Amino acid sequence: MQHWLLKTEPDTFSLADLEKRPGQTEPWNGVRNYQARNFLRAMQVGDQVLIYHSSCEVPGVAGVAEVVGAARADETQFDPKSEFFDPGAKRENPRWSLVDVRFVATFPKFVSLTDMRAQPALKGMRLLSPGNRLSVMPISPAEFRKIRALGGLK
DNA sequence: GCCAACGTTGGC
DNA sequence: GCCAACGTTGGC
Repeated sequence: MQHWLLKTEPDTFSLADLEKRPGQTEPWNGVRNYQARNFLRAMQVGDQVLIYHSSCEVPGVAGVAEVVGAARADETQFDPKSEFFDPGAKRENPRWSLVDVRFVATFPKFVSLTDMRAQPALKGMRLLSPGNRLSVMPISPAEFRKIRALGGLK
C-alpha cells in the first residue's frame, strides 16, 4: 500500500465536501500536469491519501481519504464546456486520468503548513520545498503516520 | 496584491 | 533542441 497527498482549494472542493458526497466518493478530476498525472496512474485501490487545503486562509492537511477506484480517463478533458477541457486530448488515447477517492476521516486537529514546517521529521517532504506546485505527490509511510498523529488520529 | 518558483509554449 | 517569454500556483 502506498501513501499520497492530494491538494485541493477548499473554496472549490474541501474534505467536508467529499464527506457530503453520495457514497462519500468523488472522481478526482482536473489534474493537468504530467508528473501529477503519472502519480495518479500509479495509485492502487486501498492507497491512503492526505487531503491538503491550499490557497486558503490556513493551508494544511484536513484529513484522510482513500483510493477506491484506480486511474481511468478524466472525462472533463473531452468536454468543451468544462474548465478542464483539453482540445488536444484524444479519445483513443486519453491524455488525462483521474482516480476515485472516498472520505475516511477529518482530523480532530487540523495540521497546518506551519505545524508541518516545525517538525524535523518532515523536513524532507516535497510539500515543504519552496515553490512546490505539484498537486499530487507521494508521501512516505513515516511521513503519513507522523501527519496523521499530528492530526490527532491513532 | 505581491512575488518566487516552476511548467509550458513557441520562435529560431 | 535551446531558451526566453509567458502563465499559473500558492504562500505570505
